[in-house]
Amino acid sequence: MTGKAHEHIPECEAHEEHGDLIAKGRELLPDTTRLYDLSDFFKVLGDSTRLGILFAIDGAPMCVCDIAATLSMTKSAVSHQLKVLRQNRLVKYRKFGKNVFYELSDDHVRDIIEKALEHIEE
Amino acid sequence: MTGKAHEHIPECEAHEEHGDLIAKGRELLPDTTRLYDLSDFFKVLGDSTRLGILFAIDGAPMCVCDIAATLSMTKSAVSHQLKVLRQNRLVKYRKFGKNVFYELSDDHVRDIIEKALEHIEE
DNA sequence: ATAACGGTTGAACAACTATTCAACTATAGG
DNA sequence: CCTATAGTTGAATAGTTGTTCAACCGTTAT
Repeated sequence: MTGKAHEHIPECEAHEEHGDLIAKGRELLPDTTRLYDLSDFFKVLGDSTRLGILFAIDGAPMCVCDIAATLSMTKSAVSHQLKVLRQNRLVKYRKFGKNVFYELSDDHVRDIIEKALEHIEE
Repeated sequence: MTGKAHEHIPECEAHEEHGDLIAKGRELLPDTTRLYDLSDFFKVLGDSTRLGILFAIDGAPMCVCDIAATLSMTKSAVSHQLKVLRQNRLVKYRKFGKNVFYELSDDHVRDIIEKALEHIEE
């Protein structure tokens, strides 16, 4: 978390001369599994359709049909993306008769999206 | 930001009966451009190599060669991903002689990644 | 100059991903 | 029972993306 400015010109040649820098960099890396989990999480959010779904159901639970209408997409396309969101625990659902209502499963996600939005708007 | 539980069973048929729900959902949607910007931002973070780079240079600026060594990847592969990070303003760089040193350009991003990590670890 | 190293780049290829289409399940109503 | 609607699913297709490979540029040192 330092991020301090650097002063002088290290050499790169052969890497033996500053293996400690590399060792330090490696320490900062999360273990492989966690790194993949993290990138998978961002991957799920990295699709405008899925984000659209999350925004749409933010106010109140919605059925697939209405989500599709809201986003002007086919039910099938929406259902496929809902599956991804389900598998990654970003939404939960309840059945009422013929309808399936989806809603956000977590406030955490809302926070992250909002922080990212702030970042986008500079 | 409400996310309240819902009580009764609305009908979906023809959508005219609850066009207001759809209208409401549409209001929550950011405009298309912003939605795409947001998903693009998450897309950049949705790759373990790029995340690895960000973690590696979190402590101190690093040259391409050392980032590559840290991640056990080729310079080329790293450079390609650095380009993506550059284009999306997630890193900035300075040249010193033959070396190019990359560092995080923004604390905002650190926060988002950290929040996401918390979320991952439940 | 020329060689060596750090870094970038474009093309090519493989792997992945999102939407469409058609078939299917399940629930509700006549 | 039969039909219509809500939703899911698998296969197919088109588009995107990440790594490799080879060639290239710039700087440093001999």
